[in-house]
Amino acid sequence: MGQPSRVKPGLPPQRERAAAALSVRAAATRQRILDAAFVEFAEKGLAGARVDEIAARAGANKRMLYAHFGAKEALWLEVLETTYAAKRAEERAVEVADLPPAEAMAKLVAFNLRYVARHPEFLAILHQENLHRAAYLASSARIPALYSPLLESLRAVLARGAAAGRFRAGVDPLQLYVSMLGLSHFHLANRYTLSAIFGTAMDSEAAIAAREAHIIEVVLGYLRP
Amino acid sequence: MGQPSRVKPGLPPQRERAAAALSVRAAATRQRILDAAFVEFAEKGLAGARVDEIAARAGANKRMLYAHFGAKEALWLEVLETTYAAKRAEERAVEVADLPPAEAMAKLVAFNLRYVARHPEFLAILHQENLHRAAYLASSARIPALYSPLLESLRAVLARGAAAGRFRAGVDPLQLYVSMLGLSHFHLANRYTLSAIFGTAMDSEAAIAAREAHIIEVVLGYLRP
DNA sequence: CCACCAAGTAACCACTCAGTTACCTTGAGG
DNA sequence: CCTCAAGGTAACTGAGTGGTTACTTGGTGG
Repeated sequence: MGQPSRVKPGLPPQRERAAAALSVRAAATRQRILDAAFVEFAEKGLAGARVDEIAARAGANKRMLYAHFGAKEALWLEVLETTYAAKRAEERAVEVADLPPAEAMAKLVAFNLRYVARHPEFLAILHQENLHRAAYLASSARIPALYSPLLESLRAVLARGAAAGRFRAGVDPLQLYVSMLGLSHFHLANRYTLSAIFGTAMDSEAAIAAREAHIIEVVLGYLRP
Repeated sequence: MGQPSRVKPGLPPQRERAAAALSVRAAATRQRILDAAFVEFAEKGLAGARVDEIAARAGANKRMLYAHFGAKEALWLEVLETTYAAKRAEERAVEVADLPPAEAMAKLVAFNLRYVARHPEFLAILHQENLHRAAYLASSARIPALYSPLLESLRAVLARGAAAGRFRAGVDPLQLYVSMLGLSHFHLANRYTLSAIFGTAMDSEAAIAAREAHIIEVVLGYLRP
């Protein structure tokens, strides 16, 4: 009961067509609810988000929200999975195998920075989930097994660079990966408190470009043999 | 009305003594409420925290909470200010003027990492406040003007290191400061999602020590001329 | 030992919010 | 044009939830 309508196997063919036709509308509503939830959750967190507000933003109704997702927390999980999946999808498009090691590394570093600059809501979702001690992530069937493609690229680039004598040897890829994320996330994750204290906007294009140049320098500077 | 009792000027001396004596108990209750609020807010965020729960944790009563702080949000502001003030107080105790540049830099880097390792709640409070776009921080009379002592130390150490030819020249202290914070905050701020994805605990002493060694290497490696 | 009053308690109130229910709309098949 | 089911609406419910009020307790000066 309360399941989102799907085309069920064994329906007579006319019925099936009818159901499929209707579910286009339903799928659109579902997507609008998901998008609205993403915005609302990113803005106010799980506890601060209001289900009525999500439905209103989606131009939909609470009834439909519950028909599709069943509970606020299930909706959160769906948003979380979608958010991670979206990032991984973009990561897969980053191609560095053909670049010289230093350029490849710069590209990997810049990708993370630019990604969170384009999607600052990603940071809010991520922090919320850590506040919940990753309870929803842990209960996800889709996410945990999937590993970041970026980490794999990084591993390969480090090996290539070390072999060519351009990078120092013995760098732990996971440590460096975490460092790259830290370098590119922090100033945006904390842009409001940083601005309040230092008085400079952190999310202007100029600030992001300066940050990008700096963190590439840090990573490449560190990697020198 | 509803103000915390303070010794008011112009009271007869006996009254004053009586009021002061009573306010020791009151001050203790106030402190317990503040401590409980810190824990509750760090654990659940502003929206997720429950006023009843804070009062219960404090072994106090909601009435007293409202007598001392007036509103949930005022209590949040108080917690926020206290949290920042506590970090700054520890920062002031970090003395690096007598150390050679590289050691001084390592000490500054390690301080941040060890501070958040000792006080992971600090990260939760910080992220919450960024979720609120630093609205409470901006309304604080105590915080924004105060600047991190660490940034000043960093500036001095960079200058010394560059003058001695041990560090590269032209490093922006604020960029490097933000980088140091990012390097030391990220793995703890996101320890739950990182653990869920990579399967390794991020807050064991071993993991923290490994992280410490790595980020010192990154910063000093970068700073080589 | 009494009067006083700050500190503390518990019951309460107005309102919010996740989740439900009863009802309406639309559109395709017969 | 009638039926039927999925999609959609709006009013409702009950468990909280921030904030208040009426009352009790206990230490202190007189």
